[in-house]
Amino acid sequence: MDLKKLAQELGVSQTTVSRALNGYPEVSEKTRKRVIEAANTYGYRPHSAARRLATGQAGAIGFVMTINDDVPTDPLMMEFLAGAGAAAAKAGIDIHIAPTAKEDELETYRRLAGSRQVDSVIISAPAQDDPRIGLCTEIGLPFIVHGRAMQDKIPYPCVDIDNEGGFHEATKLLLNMGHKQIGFLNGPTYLTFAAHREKGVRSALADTGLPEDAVTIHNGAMNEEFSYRSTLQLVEETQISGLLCSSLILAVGAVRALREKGLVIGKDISLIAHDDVFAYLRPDLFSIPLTCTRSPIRNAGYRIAERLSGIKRGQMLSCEHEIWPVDLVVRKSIGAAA
Amino acid sequence: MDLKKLAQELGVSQTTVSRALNGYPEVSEKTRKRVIEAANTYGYRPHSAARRLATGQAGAIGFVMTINDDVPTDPLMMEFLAGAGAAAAKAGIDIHIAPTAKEDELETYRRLAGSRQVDSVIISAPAQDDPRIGLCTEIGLPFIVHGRAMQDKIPYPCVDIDNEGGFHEATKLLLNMGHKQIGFLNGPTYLTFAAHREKGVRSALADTGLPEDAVTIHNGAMNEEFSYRSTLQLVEETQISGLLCSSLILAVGAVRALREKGLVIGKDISLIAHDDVFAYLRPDLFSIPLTCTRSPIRNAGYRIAERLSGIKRGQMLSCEHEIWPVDLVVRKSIGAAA
DNA sequence: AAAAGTTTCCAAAGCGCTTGCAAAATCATA
DNA sequence: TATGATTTTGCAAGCGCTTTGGAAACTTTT
Repeated sequence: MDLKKLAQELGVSQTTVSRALNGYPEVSEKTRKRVIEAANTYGYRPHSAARRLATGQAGAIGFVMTINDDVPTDPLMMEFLAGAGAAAAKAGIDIHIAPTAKEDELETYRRLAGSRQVDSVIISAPAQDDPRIGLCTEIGLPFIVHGRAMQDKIPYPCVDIDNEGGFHEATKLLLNMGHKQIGFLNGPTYLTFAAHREKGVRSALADTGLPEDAVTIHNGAMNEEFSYRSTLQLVEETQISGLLCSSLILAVGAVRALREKGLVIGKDISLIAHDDVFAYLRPDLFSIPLTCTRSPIRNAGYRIAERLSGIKRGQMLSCEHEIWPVDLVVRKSIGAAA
Repeated sequence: MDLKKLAQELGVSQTTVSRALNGYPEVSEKTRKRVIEAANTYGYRPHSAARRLATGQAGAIGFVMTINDDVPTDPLMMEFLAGAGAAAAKAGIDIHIAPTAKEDELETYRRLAGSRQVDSVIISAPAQDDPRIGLCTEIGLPFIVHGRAMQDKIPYPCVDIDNEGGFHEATKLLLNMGHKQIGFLNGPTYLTFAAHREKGVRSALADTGLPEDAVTIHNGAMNEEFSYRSTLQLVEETQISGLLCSSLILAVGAVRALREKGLVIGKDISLIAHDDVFAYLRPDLFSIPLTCTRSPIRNAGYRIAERLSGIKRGQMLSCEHEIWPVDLVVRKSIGAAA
C-alpha cells in the first residue's frame, strides 16, 4: 500500500493524505481522522527512501564503530548505544551503525556524509587532537563529541563527564586517609579521558603538597591482563598503598594480582575504580565492595542522541560543552594507611 | 556533486556514468576509467536514498535491539555486531539498529519491513516458539535466526552452535572424572539455547546410567548475582562436586561463591563454563584457568550477515540450518572426584 | 448579491538515482 | 562499400514521497 493507492482508496489527493499524516494544519480535523484511520487499517507506512529523497533528511544518527581484529570491542559501547537508541526511538529516528577499520575511519565519516545516510554523527573516544572534529566541521556534518578534545582551535559541542574532578576527588580521598604513594592504572594518554584523569590525580597531589613521584602511572589497553601485570609490577617495585583504576575491568585484574600477592583490599591496599555502570560487572558485588567514581555511560548516550535528534542536516549545533559531575561512591575497598 | 553535474562535467549522459560506476558491462573500459577518475576527484557519492528508491533495495540488514530499563544490555551483543558489521562492510551494506521496547518488538519488525528500511533482519535470542519467525515469514521479510527455535511448523534458516552437543560433552567429561552430582546454572528455558544445553546435560547423564536427579539446575537471568546466590545454595543444599555454567559471567559469580565457601576449584569442585569469547573476560585468566565449551559469537555474527548480504528484499533464503560444533577446551578448573 | 477572505484540496514539479528501449557508433563480413 | 552484427551511448520514464502555487468550495463582509 503506497500513498497513491491510499489516496485513491480515500478519494482524496496524495497531498491531502501526506499532510494529514504529517500533521500539517491546513487539513480539516475530519479529513485527518479519516486518513489516519485508513492508514492504520491498510497498514500504510511511507517508504523511507522516498521520504528521505523528498525531504532531504536522512532521519538517522550515525555511529562509526571501529572494528579491528586485534582490538576487542568495547562492551560499554552497547550500554552507550542502548541509551542513544532509546532517545532516537523516542524521536522517531534511527541509529545507523557504520562499521569500519581504524585506518578507514575518516573515509567512513566522509562516506556517511556524502551519501547522506545520516543527518549527524556521534564522535566517541576522542583523541586529544582528534582529526574527526576538523573533518566534520569542514564538511558540515553535525556532530557531538562523547568526551572532549584538548585543542581550542576548533569549537565543537560535546557531552562529557568531569573526569578530572572525579579523579581529583578520589585521589584526595586516598591522600586524606594517609596514603603517600599511589598507583594509577589508566588508558593511553592520547585519549582525552585518560589525560583528564591524570590531570585530576596530579592536581590533588599538588594540592596536598606531595611530590610528583608520589604517583606511579601505568598507561595501556584497558583490559584485565594489562592491569594484572601492572599491579604485580607496582606492588613489587613501589611502596604504593593506594590504587586507582580507570575502569572496573582494570579493577578485576588488579584484584586478582593483589589477592595473589596476599594483600588484603581495604587494608593493605586501598582501591578506587571508575564505574561506567555496567550491569554485568557491579562494583558492589566484588568480594570486597569497590569504592568508585561513577557515571552511567548509558545516560550520556541518551543525552547525545537527544541533542542530535532535533537538528537537521547542515544545521550545526551550538558548541556547548556539557560536563556532568561524577559521583564518588564509597565502599569497603578503602581504609586508612598503615 | 550529483550524478547530473558529474555527467555534464564529463560530457556524457547520466546513464553512462551510472553504469560505469556500477560495473555494468556495456560501458567501454576507456569511458569507465574516465568516469571513475572524475568521480574520485570530485568526491562524488550517490545519494543513498535516491538509489534505494530507484533500485527498491535498502542495502541494509536490520537488527532489532530490545532495550528495557530493567534489563541490562548484553555485552555479547557488541561482539556479535562487530562480526556482523565486518561482513556487512565487506559487502558494502549497512547494519541498521532499531531500538525497541520488548512489548513493541513485533511492531518494530513490521515497521522495518513496511517502510523498507532494511532488506532483511537478524532474529537473535529466539524463544522456543518465537513469534518473530512466523511474522517475518508472513510479511516476506527475509531473516536468519541466530540460534534456533523449537517448533517445526514453520521452516526457517538459522546459524547456531551445537549447544546440546557441547554440554553433552562437558557433562560427560565431568562424569568420566567420577562426579556423581552436578549443578548447572543456565538461562531461562524459554530461550532455546538454554533448553538445548539442558537436553545435552540430561542425555549425558542418561548415557552414563545416572538418575535424573544427579543434576540440579538453576535457571535465571544470566548475571553474576544470580549465579553467586545459586552457587551458594547448591553448595549448601546438595552434594555437587561438578558445576556447569552457561556463561563466563555466571562463572564469575560461581567462583566468588565457591571461594567464599572455602572450596578449591579443580579440587573440591570442578567447574566448566561456556565461553562466547569476549576479550574482556578471558577464561584462561581466571585465578584457576577455566575449562570451557567455546564458540566465538563474533564469528556467528559474521556468518549471518554474510549470508544475509547477498539476498534482496522479498527473496527468502533457503531454510538451511547451519549448526557449528562447539570446542571443549580443558584447563585446570576440573579434576577427578574425591 | 457581489466582493473579499478562509479553508480545503489538487496537479504537477521535483528529490537523485536506475534501467528498458532505442539510437548511434563501431566492427565484422561479404 | 554495403550490410548486418555488435558494442557503446543516450533518452526518458519511473521509484514514492513532499511541497509549491493555485483552483475550488465555503464563509464572511459590505
